[in-house]
Amino acid sequence: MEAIPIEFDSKKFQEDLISWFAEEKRDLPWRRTADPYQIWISEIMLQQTRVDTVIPYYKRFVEKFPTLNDLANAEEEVLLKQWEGLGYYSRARNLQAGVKEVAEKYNGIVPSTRKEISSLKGVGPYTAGAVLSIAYGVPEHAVDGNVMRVLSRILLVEEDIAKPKTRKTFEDAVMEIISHENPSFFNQGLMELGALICTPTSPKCLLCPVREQCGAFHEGRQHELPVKTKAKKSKELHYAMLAIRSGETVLMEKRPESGLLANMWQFPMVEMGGAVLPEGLDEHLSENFKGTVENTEQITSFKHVFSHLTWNVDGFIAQGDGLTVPSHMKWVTAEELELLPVAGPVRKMKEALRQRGDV
DNA sequence: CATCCGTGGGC
DNA sequence: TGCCCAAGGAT
Repeated sequence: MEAIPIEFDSKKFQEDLISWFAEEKRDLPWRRTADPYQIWISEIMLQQTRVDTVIPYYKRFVEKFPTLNDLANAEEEVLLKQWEGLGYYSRARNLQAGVKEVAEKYNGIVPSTRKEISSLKGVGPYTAGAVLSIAYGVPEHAVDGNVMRVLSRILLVEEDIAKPKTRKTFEDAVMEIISHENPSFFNQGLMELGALICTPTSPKCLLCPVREQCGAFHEGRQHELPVKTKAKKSKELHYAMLAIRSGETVLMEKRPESGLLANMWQFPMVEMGGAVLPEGLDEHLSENFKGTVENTEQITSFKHVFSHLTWNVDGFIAQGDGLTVPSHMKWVTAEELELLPVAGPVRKMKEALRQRGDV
């Protein structure tokens, strides 16, 4: 299989792409550092996440954990609090695990070979190539969604980019055409092109620095590529979420250490069979919490959409004096609540409480 | 390989 | 409004 057209001029492509990137690249915070550790952080945060979303998180994060050792020694709860709102929270825990391994096994120096850096937690094929090329100038592929979209158009690749197997086609292609003089600008140029010019819906081909060598542009097929199959629809779940209060404190529980929103905190939740509120909620809760939950009052109702499922949440306040609670729960003051890392649905509940003046 | 794992913005 | 999307990785 030959992905690269025989007449493709790699040298000219490299020059056009790199010159354009040098001229037009955005001034982003992680482009102002040469520290492999900080570049690594940016690449993790940018996974499946928009640049505009990442910028403030990245700035706060490197200010809080300026060096690799600062992050290696951080409390997980502090780390997750910094990550709150970014999503895909396992990224944060995997990043710290990887950083700890670099601190212990590599004397604090981020390794510069694909084999070694790929062995770190949370570092896959893309991130490995990105850090290697950007931080160390190593000519390695860094194939993300942008690169697959851009190259599928330029090289007229018709394979389904939703299939894992397809990535290798593009990795091979990049290794054939990558600049060995400036692999950093080459890889970043491909991604920047995908972000600014060769966009999914309305590519700005007349502004493209490499349209002369683009197969899709020549054939007027830029809107047909890439080929990408659709994901299946998500499932729906219904929960009652409870702000159970006693005195000046509210009851919180820590989620399991694996799975959805692992190790994040939440108001205790009860799964409901259907969309209808169950009768006798207080009694059900009182059994659940080994004590009396009373004066339950609904204060909000909302939907929270995750990538693969949807929560329909009814939010309640209740009184829970004298409850005996399991070890993964604890009573916290309003001040302590603000230090706990919580995800989207809990933030919506907190907002509902705030509007009532309850927290 | 298919599924799991968040969030907010754009159309 | 519903769907797609964004610098993916682990299992």
